[in-house]
Amino acid sequence: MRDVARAAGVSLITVSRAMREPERVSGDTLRSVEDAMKRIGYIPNLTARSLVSKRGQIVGALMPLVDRPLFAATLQGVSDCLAERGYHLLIGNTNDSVDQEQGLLSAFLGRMLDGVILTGFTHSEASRELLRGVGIPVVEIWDLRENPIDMAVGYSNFEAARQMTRHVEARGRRNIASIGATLTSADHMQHRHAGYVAALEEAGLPLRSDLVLEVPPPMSVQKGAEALVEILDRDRGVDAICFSSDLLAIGAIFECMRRGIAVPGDLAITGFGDLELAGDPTIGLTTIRVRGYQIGYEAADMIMRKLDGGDIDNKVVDVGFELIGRASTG
Amino acid sequence: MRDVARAAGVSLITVSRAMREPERVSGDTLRSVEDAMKRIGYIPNLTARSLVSKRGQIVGALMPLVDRPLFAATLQGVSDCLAERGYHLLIGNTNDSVDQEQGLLSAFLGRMLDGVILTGFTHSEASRELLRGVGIPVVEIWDLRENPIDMAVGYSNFEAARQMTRHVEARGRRNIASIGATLTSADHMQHRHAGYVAALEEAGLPLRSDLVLEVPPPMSVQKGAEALVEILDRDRGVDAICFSSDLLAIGAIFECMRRGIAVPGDLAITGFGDLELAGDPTIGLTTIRVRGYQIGYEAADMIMRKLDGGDIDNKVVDVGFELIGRASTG
DNA sequence: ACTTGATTGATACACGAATATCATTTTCCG
DNA sequence: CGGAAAATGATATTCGTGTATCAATCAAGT
Repeated sequence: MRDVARAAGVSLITVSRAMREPERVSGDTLRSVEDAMKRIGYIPNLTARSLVSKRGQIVGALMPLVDRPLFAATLQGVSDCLAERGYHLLIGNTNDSVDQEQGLLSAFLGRMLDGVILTGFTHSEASRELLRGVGIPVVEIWDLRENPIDMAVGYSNFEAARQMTRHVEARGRRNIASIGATLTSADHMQHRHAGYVAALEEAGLPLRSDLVLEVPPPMSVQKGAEALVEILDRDRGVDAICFSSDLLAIGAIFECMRRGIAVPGDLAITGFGDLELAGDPTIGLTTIRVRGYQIGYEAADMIMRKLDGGDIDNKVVDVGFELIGRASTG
Repeated sequence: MRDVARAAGVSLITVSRAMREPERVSGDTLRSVEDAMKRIGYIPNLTARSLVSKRGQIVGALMPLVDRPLFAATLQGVSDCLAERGYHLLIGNTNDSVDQEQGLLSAFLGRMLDGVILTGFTHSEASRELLRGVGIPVVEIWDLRENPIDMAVGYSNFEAARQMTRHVEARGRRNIASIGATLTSADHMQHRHAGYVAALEEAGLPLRSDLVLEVPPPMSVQKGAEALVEILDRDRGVDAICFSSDLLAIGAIFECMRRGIAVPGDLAITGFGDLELAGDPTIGLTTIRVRGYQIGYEAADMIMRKLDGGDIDNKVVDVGFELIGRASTG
């Protein structure tokens, strides 16, 4: 800044004012200061600014990055929203570990974050306390719960699974299997499982543990094919399978083609995520569409609004999901 | 820090030493300081540290995020490598615009970045100068060129396209179409196109402009199906199509199934990227496998090594690619 | 000429931590 | 017990910017 002042032939304080309160300097000096900045290639030191303002102009996003195509869309949404406001995005990979999340979190907070986006609702108590303590906006995304740390954006995995199960049940299926990742560990997956269970109950169908199959991540078409074989081995009478991921479902559909199993004639198949591929006529997969981009954008926007002092009317935003019925369920 | 000192009953300078030169304080005081930190929940202010050290402990990555599944893997690689070293990752979305890239870059530099990862080789001259000026490690990734700003990691798009074209040519194809995104605009695509042209020439085949089709991004299976129809409309004698993306290729394969076109009997099809789906027996797509994760990890690692003062022997690292021959080319 | 207001400048301090210098206290060893 | 070494403390300065206070200059209006 001193160099800029020298180059523009003004005092240091004038340079500062030209940037922070341009209405207080005359048009001429403003121009000459801006000119000088360009000439000497001045880049304001955001670190020093942050130190004074206690605002980093940064939002941190913590997510398990790996093999979740929808997270890319979410990141894009976050990034787009922040870019509009000149905020920067710090990302951290939690690897689904609360410990790593906590470590990253405290390191991030040392950078004077203005807001945090967390994926999921599973956090260590220390993290929760930390976040409450610093008092910055926090948004938990993807899964939706009752008592967020601060705010939340997502959809109900419970409802999604429930409706999907009812969807196939309404088409006369009685032996409905559920295949997916870590149905009993990760919390959002537990929710989905609960939705499946609830739907069976509503329909008066028994919950059969032999029709529930867990697949270790990462998801893949190959595992879908294998899981199909496995579940049919257990009971050839299965007439519907709800997969927790489109990839698995597509793999299963391919396996059905190879084995001459008619879809949906012999077997109804559903996925989750609505990959673009799922809409292809050859696949025609009934699935749940989730708006990953919107979740990210909305989450970032809520942080921005809160930073502007606006009161957030809805601290929990349900962006919903869409059940896309296609050929695979008839 | 003052609070920690008070809580531990030591002086401020001792706290500082406990963190920066632990060997200079006795075991007892070290423990009591660490204890005090935990008790009062002290989080070191990285911003203030950066201001003194002129090191942000941050690496910035600039990439066009949208709809490029491989970039997620790259980000993961970068993130993993940085996490091992306690560095943080700042990401910026350039939207393929050099102007946006430049803006983000100078803002990032204001945070005292320790290194930058840029996607592609198309940058504004101002950006180049800026980066040379600050003298931090810079890695350009994905595409490989002769004169990087500093360092580069990637593979040769030229070679990939050339080998793929030769691959189908070697299987007796003579009317080889090339379908892809912005073949003539984005620089890495120009490279691929040049590889295709070179291969045709080597094989003594004519370059027919009616067999080169550009598809506007984003890529999708649907556009692949449409492009297939379009190219066959132009010439029913086409016996091979090289797509610039697996998604397009898969869409084309599906369209062939629907139209009763035998693959590879009537038509050989190739993709790019090796999505897991491409390996499914029903699809069996010949494609190019690129190691996105490795590119990211390697790029971050080069930055780390350079920051450690290590001399980088190879400033340009070719991680190569792999031509995966499958059923779609016989 | 005098008041008023706009513009600019000089100076000092703050943000939170790193570090250099010098001083003091404690510990250890022969 | 003396002296060296280790441990700890006090103080001041620095990083680059923001901001408060007070002073100085200048232009315009009456």
